[in-house]
Amino acid sequence: MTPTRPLRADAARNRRLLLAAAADEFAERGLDVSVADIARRAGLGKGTLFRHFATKDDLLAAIVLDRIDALNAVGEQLLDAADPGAALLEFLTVAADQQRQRDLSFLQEAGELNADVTRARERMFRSVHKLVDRAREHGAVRADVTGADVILLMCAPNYVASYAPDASPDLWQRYLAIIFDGLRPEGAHPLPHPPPPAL
Amino acid sequence: MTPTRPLRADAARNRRLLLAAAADEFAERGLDVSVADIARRAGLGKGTLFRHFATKDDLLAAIVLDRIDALNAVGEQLLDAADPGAALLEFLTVAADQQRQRDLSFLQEAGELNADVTRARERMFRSVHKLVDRAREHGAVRADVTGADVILLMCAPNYVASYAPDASPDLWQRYLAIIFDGLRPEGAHPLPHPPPPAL
DNA sequence: TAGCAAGTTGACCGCCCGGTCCGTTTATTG
DNA sequence: CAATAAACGGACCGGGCGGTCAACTTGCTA
Repeated sequence: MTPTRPLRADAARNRRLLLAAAADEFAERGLDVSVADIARRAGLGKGTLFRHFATKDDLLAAIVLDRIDALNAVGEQLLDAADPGAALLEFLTVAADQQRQRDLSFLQEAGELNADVTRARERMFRSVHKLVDRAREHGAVRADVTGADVILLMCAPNYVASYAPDASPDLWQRYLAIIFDGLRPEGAHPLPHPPPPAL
Repeated sequence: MTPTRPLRADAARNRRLLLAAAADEFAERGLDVSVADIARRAGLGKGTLFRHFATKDDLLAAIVLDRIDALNAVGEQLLDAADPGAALLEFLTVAADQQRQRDLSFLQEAGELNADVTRARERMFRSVHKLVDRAREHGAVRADVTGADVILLMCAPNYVASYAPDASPDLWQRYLAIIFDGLRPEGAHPLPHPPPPAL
């Protein structure tokens, strides 16, 4: 089914160059950068980019897929951690740190049409659900918070910090801490709205 | 300086139509909708739109200016409220409710080049600082949180809720409650990063 | 080292966007 | 009601985008 003759040496190198250039460009200037700019940053022609990735969305999907898989690996490892509360916080820290982008919406947008990304995302979401369940049973997060809540809140620290004009690149840590405090059972006030359907 | 002959009746009506159509279109489909779509929704020609607003950004700025001024009015009124903690929560509720948009980034983007918006935003930010200071002195928010923090967190509930696929339009209330719990002094853990420079 | 498939490239295409312009319509007013 | 300035509308323009292609170059292999 997949004969997949191995890539020629230069082609493999160029593919890595393109992925790196695209990741940088997306991170620095948002999802609206042109493919021409990405190719230029990689030192390659636009045609080469389209030989490796049929579409701009495919390129984005390839990047996102890597990130999601890496994040999922961390999540699954943390399922065995001794302290479930600390494990969840660690997971959210890694998630925010690794995806230091101006616009994290790609999680949603890139999966829109790519089945691989959708599958990886669902796998990762399952890990989050488990992490949250464990933390809740352990009394580390409030009883009325679900995995879906945490998934939605996951990108918020980066989003919030991205609007501070002249801020340290680590400012997201502050907002992750505030939001995580909001997830703790101590001093929790009842929530005015039911959780969203599971993701 | 401003002779400003009053608008013709139809022109005034069309201006309102355009603002309403643009607000709806921006809210439903994001900032990237074309001016042609906005004009069509208003039942008018594209040329008419540009007669009232020299640029697409000017149209956005007009909408944003209205919202910011309205929000600021609420904020200033709440400065006299009996319970400073409840006042801050009420302000954040109004802010999130009134600006139920998929992308709130316009706060930053629209002010980028329009002096009126910048001024109105700064006025509104001052109100937030006062609300937060009062709430802090009253023990309703933790001591290590600043007005700038709250300004940045203000848009988060909408942002977070907007990524839930089939959710109630009021889901933001849930995340506002969680985040606000994170701002309370009870059970607060020390923050790992200093606050951003004041806005 | 010769031959060739794999890979590269940038000019090119069609599309859609924000913005302009001018012939036409219409509210106002004396 | 006539005259006029204000307002309207849509064909049109330049530009930048994602994506294609055919001529050219290059790594692999026998």
